[in-house]
Amino acid sequence: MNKNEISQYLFKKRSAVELSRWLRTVYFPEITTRFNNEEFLKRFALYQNEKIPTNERNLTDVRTRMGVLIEFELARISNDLFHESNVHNIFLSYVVANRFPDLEVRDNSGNRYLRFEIKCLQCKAEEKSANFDTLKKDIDPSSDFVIVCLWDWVDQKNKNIEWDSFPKIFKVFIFHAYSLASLRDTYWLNNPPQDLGEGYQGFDIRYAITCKKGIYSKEQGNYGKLTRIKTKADGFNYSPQETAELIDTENEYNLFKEEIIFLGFKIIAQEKKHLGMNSISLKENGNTYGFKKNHTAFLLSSKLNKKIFHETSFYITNNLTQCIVMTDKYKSTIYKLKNKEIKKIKTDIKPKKIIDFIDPV
DNA sequence: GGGATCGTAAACATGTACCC
DNA sequence: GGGTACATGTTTACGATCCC
Repeated sequence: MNKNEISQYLFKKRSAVELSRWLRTVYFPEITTRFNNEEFLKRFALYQNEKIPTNERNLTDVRTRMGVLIEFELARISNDLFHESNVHNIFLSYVVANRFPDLEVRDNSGNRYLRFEIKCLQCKAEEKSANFDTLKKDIDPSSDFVIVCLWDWVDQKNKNIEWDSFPKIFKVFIFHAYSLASLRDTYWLNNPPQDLGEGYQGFDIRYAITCKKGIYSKEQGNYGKLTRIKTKADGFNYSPQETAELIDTENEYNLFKEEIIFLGFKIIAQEKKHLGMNSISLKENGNTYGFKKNHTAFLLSSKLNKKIFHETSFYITNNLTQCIVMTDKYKSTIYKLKNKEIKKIKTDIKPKKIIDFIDPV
């Protein structure tokens, strides 16, 4: 990344699609690499058996706080990078009011160029529902991008810094904000609740408005939840205009949704208390649908073509005695093979409670 | 899919003690 | 009673889930 390149892109002298691709393949990968460096990570890491909350309520708070800190550090790294590249008339500024977006590229005169809304999601969170609810009227198609960072804690020792675990950014996804909002609104407007009554679902000047039995109310905070923007197979009655930015964003969205659900599943399966890091991938046609170690397997239901966990042949072929099958929100069902019969041991339980019902690996 | 929750960070509103 | 300085209570908004 050189001075010329940074100026060209950050001063938005390129099309939205070019910008999207550059942010995705050049700019954010560089920032992420720098973030995932021990000198940075040591400021976030957990040391000397420190514990963070495990109960749902406070776990969420930690995630919220991590989101703010990661956002701040990404901006800081970015500003360092500009300096290194000898770019002094451009910087990322923090938007301190609670409004869209989070970060804005400015020059020393205060002129505004690219704008970033940063969303940080912990992969193994049971429901990834950070929401992007900025209305289209507040989004500038030429400059606004939604940046989604997937992160999680990694239990891995380091020879220089004696931490127990550190937060790693696994992947960053870049969305053209206006296109993401178009996809969101098309899906939402085409899927109103069943009990609208005589009313409609739509927007007022500030919010999404929904309706129940003819009574209007401000939408409850589900609008724009990132993993509910759309499902891959959705056909729209009224499609958004298929611009190059929209197609780019839709592709990125499908990748994002698949990746974060799978990464969260992988992290849970490979936790120390479950299979551990050195488990074996279970694949079909090069597509990983689960992990196994010794006689235990973890399977991601949405990756399976058929319900192999009901078939004794699957257990015999893979030398398994138990399978933990997870939904996209990681609700789990445990099956065990006993006397050539498959029995459902426990169903619909949270990942952290699984351990009580599975045999030691 | 719809709804509820809670930490954080305020802004705004009301209550109370005290001094003059 | 009026003014003032705190103290306490209420409401609002955001963000990120979690629950049913």
